[in-house]
Amino acid sequence: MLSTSMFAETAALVGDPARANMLGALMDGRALTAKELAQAAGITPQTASGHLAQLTRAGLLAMERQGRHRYHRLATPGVAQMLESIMSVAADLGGEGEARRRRPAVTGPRDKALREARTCYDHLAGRIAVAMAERMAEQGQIDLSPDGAALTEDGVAFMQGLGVDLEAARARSARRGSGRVFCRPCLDWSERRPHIAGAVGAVLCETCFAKGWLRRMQGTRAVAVTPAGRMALGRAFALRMEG
Amino acid sequence: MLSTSMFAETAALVGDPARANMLGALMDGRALTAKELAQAAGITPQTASGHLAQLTRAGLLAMERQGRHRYHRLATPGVAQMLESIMSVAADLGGEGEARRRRPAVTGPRDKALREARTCYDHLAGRIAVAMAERMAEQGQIDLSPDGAALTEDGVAFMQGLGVDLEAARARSARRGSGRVFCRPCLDWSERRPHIAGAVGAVLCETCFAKGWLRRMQGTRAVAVTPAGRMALGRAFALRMEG
DNA sequence: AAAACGCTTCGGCCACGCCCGAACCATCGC
DNA sequence: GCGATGGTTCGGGCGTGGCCGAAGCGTTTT
Repeated sequence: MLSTSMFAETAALVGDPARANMLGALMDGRALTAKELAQAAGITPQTASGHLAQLTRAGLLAMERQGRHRYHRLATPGVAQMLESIMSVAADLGGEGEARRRRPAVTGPRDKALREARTCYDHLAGRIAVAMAERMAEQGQIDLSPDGAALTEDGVAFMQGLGVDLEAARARSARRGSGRVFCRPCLDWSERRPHIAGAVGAVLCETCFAKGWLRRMQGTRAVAVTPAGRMALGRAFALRMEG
Repeated sequence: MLSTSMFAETAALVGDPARANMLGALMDGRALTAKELAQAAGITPQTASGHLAQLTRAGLLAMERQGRHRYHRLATPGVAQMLESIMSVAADLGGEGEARRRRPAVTGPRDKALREARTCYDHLAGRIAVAMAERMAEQGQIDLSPDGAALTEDGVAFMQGLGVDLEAARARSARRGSGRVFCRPCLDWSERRPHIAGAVGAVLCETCFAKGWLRRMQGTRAVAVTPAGRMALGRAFALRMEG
């Protein structure tokens, strides 16, 4: 019977030390690359690749391609809860104090400016872009589900209030059948959380440049926030700006 | 670091098919013998013994000796919850419908009378004894924790109202320093749930015989409920009697 | 006392699965 | 186009751990 076999199999997947370490590293909800997970588990990338394939095939992890990177994250909140309960029991049993430091695993480039704000293809990324997306999600203006994001009514109004030409975005996404969706989430390689991409992301980005809120820093994809942007974006998105 | 190792180890313990089956068989809270668990897992008793030793040493299971039997049960509610969450995830993943029939695993002697009511050493056992204990627990008259039960104030009054001589019990438990506790839970081999043992259990049993509520059936340890007992016990413990 | 039963320990067999080296695609930067 | 980097696939080595037969211990039963 599948029942018992899937039960044992699921636990066995978590039971391997290497996989357990990888899952633990993902427990904060971020998405990590195979290499980073390999490092977290103390194994070589090719071994990690095998483990990740198993975990993904079993449905414990979800994977999203992004350029030459592949970001892995826990597939569902239920998985996180299961890991949580296992950790809880494990803590009770053997090792007294546990659960504490889940080291954030040094990640991404050290370039401060890049981490703060940059372009990602045609849209914005970095801490500020992620903060903008999360703020909109909190306000119920956007739905950031992993496959396919969508503006709500409030979100449309908010964007228009900012001066973003959503009609242009709509037209752009309608132009070609393939390759251009209206609004989608994009995984940030420094923050490991989604920001806004797709036609909406592109137009939002253009608006920020057009209004003089952001300015490209030459020779890099980093982006600087202008004094005007500090005011406008800070107010609209309740952003905390970099010193 | 212990943190991660205990985490993986705990999951690995659940991850073995044989152990997973045994744990699953214990998920309803009953306590089973090694042989029954071996049968449930489809392995030989000696193999099961090894697994049970691991699970017990790790603290996932608790074991209580009783004569030549050893009853194994989940150590804590937390363990049950962990298994629950794993089953939940496993159900979501592979096998569509799961969780259903957890077959009660044919167990114990088939003798109907014995299962209904009998003596266990010097106290009562069987469905009726378990029902009595559980009723008292529900009413807050007794605490049935696995190691060491205790009557509450309400329980003392209730027992005395039944005509049970608790002073005699107290004296008996005081007589010898070792071997005779005032009140303790005893695992029932047919119901697999605790009933009342210790001096209190013994005196309660004697009272039932003295009052003519119960009668020993000759040549066996089975016990019959008399018409008088049907009335008295039925009312006091809200018992549903056997046809 | 002897036999039956429950359970455990010991010893050896066997295989599953983890791991890495090497080679092979895909994507990005120049 | 080229190298560099991230990632996967393939092959074989190797150890850990499950499994059972046989023997031993403790308890219960007759």
